[in-house]
Amino acid sequence: MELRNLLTYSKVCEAMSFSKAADQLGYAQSTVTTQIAQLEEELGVKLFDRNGKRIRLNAKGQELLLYANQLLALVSETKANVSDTKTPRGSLRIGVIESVGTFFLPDILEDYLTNFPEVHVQVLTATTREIMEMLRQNKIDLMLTLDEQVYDPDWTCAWSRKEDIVFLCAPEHAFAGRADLPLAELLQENMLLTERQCNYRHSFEHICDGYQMRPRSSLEIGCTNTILQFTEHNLGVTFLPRLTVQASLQAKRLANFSVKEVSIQMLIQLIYRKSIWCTPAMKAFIEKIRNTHKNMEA
Amino acid sequence: MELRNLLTYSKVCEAMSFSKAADQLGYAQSTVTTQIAQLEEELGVKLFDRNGKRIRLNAKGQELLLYANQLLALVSETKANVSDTKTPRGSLRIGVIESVGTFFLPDILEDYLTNFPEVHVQVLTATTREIMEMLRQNKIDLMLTLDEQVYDPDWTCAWSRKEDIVFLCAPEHAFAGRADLPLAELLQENMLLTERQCNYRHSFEHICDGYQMRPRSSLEIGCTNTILQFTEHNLGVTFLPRLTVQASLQAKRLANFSVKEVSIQMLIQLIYRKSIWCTPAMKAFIEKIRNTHKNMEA
DNA sequence: CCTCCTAATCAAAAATACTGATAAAGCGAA
DNA sequence: TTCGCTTTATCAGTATTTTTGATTAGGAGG
Repeated sequence: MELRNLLTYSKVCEAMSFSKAADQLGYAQSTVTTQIAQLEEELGVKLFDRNGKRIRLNAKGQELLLYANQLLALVSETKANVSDTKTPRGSLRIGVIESVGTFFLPDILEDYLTNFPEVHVQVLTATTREIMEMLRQNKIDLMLTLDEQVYDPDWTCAWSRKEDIVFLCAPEHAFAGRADLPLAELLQENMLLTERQCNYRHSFEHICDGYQMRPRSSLEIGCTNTILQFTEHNLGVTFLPRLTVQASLQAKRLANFSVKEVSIQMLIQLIYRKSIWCTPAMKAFIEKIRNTHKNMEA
Repeated sequence: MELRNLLTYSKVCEAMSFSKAADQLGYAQSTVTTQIAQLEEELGVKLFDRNGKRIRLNAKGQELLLYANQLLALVSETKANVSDTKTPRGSLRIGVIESVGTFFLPDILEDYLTNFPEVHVQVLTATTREIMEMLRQNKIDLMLTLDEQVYDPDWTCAWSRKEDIVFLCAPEHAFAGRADLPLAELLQENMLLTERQCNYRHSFEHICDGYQMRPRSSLEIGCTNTILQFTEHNLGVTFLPRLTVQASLQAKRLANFSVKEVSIQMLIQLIYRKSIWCTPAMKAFIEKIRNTHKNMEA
């Protein structure tokens, strides 16, 4: 009998479902089945009445649940009292979208890693949809979104910042520096678009829809950096979060312009699940972001 | 943090030694080192002051020990209350010497296995010395010895029976049926001896020593059955525990005889460690032996 | 009846626990 | 001190266990 099994058991009882518990614990459903089977095997007792689809705790099962929860509580107490709860250590899994991972994280991580060498950081890059799923399934500890305001009652937003989406072109392009360019005129141009799942591309297309228009594009590029390169080489115009282009603008490799009908502002949010314990490694990361971007919160 | 680690930790604290704990738990020493390291890693805290050879619990270690013992006690309570403590199930590891394994166990096991199909029985055949070591190291649950009286304060003898060592020859051999054959005369003969570690061979040689004599033997055979075959074919005379030759005597394939100066009686003992919990599977096995050999206890 | 949803099963893959050999390091004796 | 003894640490290789993913089976509810 191992604590792993008891935790799974407790979750199963709470959710009254093997598959829901699996989801919450980040296991496959078959894993939960196996773990419960192990408990039953070891104790020589069935814990659930199975009726095809539905499960119900039987007497022994209820008794075990009491013990399991006591044990798990005692383990928590043990950890709280014995473990070093101040020094960040262990692992920290951060889910981000590509642009944030490339242009926002590096500065922070460099600092974080030197300050807390005992933390093993893992950065997982995926689409917003995917990282949200990862967070739900406990595959990541923290998620950095670039999106409209994200809200979920199970989640805590630890930090957020407004982020403008800006229109960009090569410095020699006719649009460079233009203010209030009519949308119709923009859409004459070839546009370099991010991948279909991208939030701000969605927002933009939604606005276009409102005017019964559509951007023309021969290129869809998943990598923000590549879009930057292409735009610098004047292969089209584009729009990207300001943070990704700050450097290019300052170096005058890119110019920006504004479009009359379009103003997109998104939010960078740092989110974790309410139900998990916010580890020192997480706390330190949150603090690091807050300090690095002081006076820039949303 | 898993209970396995906490049990190891508790044992280490009890023995104040990694290697002793490893021995008691049936682990390699490196396993204990690793398990403790895991605990320390996970808690981010050193539990022992290491001073090369000696280890000493530090403050955090002492605190953890209290919790660990509480947790282990609670686990025991859980098992006691939730698990089916009546039906024999799980595994049963029995250590025996070859002769007992071949001639004593089969009848009992056949019965046992049909009665308790949920028990996975494992029979480990080795020398007396080896099975004693296995018992100490928790590699077996029960040990069946054929030896002089075995006593260890850590062990419980669940059952025992006297066992004569009898001298045997082919029915056509001159010794067949002889009583009080002089030892000197026996030693003229070629003897089929069991392997050097064998208890009753030891006893016999010890007696011979007393008379400044030595058995002559061109053959040492580890397998009791083979000795029986050879003796039946009149390739020598031998001595074996009565239980191994009962059938051969009755079938008149062998004859026995007695030697004036030699009378060896040994004890079959069924032994388990006091410190472990006597599982239902063990209890049932003990009962089975007691019933099968009713009125034959030592 | 069919569809949807859930748990069980099982082979394959991944993770992890364990071992055995060896190294390092302290203790005690010569 | 050095030598031998004992104890823990380290590490590569192995064994075992855990987890997964695909599939099956078996209701529940339309």
